[in-house]
Amino acid sequence: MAEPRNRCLSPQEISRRLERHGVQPTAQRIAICQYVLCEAEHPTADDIKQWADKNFPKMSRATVYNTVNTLIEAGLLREFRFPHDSKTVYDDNISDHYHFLDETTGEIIDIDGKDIEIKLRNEQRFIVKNAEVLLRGKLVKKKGV
Amino acid sequence: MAEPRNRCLSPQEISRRLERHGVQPTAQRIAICQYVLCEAEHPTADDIKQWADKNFPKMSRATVYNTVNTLIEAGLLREFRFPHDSKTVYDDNISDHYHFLDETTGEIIDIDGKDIEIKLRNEQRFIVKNAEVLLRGKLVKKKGV
DNA sequence: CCATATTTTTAGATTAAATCTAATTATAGA
DNA sequence: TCTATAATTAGATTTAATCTAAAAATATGG
Repeated sequence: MAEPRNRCLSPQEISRRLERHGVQPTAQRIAICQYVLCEAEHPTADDIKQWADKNFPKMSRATVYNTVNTLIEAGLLREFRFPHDSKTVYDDNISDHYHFLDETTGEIIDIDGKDIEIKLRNEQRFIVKNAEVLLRGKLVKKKGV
Repeated sequence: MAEPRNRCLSPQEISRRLERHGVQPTAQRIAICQYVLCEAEHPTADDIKQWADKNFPKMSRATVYNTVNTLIEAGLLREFRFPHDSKTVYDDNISDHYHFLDETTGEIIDIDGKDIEIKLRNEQRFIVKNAEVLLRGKLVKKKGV
């Protein structure tokens, strides 16, 4: 539904990418990357576990958490927690960006950092290092092609 | 440390305020309001419980949650969950506003809705109903008086 | 290739925040 | 006062995530 990023990596490509980031490319990690870097859109740990249960011989819940945290440390993944849900979601979009929540479907869509401008008025007290933004509303259906 | 809002309400004033919002003014609720509406700044449920343990004969943890949720339903309180912490915080500022997190102290400061302008570019897909913003950074020390 | 050190994975226990349950207590209204 | 309704309570439960320590896999050095 959303536009693909670096989607569609072969296990070999994933493996090299992990190595370049100093992460041992184990079978479990490659499988999880297949999902979080290629297939999924803002998955939760539970989403990953369910995917693994279908697509991997046997994987512990702890491995899911170990792996996403390793990927985060390696700079391959980011985690977000939003006010409307208690589950952490993982995002392979590691560039500066914000989020839009479609309130009818619950879908979260990335918004490029360049596409949002935040202006702070009447405030000399703050040195702002970064901003986290969640816009909420409805998604407009595109017409035609 | 932060500037007071409607701080300093007597038990009678709190009681009337609860009644006006269709909430039975019980001893527990009045006590909790004393704290969340008058004394505290973005308290967590745990903060409320700890305060109650010092200032109220005996209060169950369930009552803390029951009460804040009742106050939220009644429109007297809002809840916020931020990405940097897993605890829900409660805020008696029910007007449109955003937040600033002082990363050195962990303090959260309200920013009036009018003081932030959010501009969305290159995006025709979204009908934005509301925005949640958390700015992070450092608080500048005010000089002199 | 082998021996061994290091790293990863695992099942199950644990933690932490919040909610639920069902019994007790308080309150409101006739 | 009597009775219905609402609120409070202790403790159990749920949920997301982490921790533990044993087992399995992998890397390294000769």
